[in-house]
Amino acid sequence: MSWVAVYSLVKQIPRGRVITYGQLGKLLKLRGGARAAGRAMAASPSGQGIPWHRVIGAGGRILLREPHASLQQWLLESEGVGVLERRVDLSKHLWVPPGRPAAKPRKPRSAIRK
DNA sequence: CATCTGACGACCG
DNA sequence: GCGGTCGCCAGAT
Repeated sequence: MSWVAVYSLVKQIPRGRVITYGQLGKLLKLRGGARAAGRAMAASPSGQGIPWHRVIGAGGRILLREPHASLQQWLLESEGVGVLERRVDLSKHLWVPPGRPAAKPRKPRSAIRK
């Protein structure tokens, strides 16, 4: 599986908006669903303008571990996305590709994961 | 070839 | 809100 499509879509996310792994998996019809999206991002090449910090977990949760989580949070806040308790408000910042049915956000269990 | 390991997420009690 | 299970699957060991 090639992750190019994933990176290409992520690059289209405008400033101040985010997308979830689940959405990426579904929109691109990746075989492993959200997990596949996660793998793609984990292998994402750096220094190529890919706004990886705009990809978060279901419910708007930041799933990365330190120190990356802090960096991601900082990057998001620096572009106007409020992050509270490792979580962003999807109803305000969720990005849906043009011409696609809006996804309905689910409630996350909690903000901070182990 | 057999296992393990995740930048996941939906469900269940 | 919390903890646990299960489906998924590409690489690494």
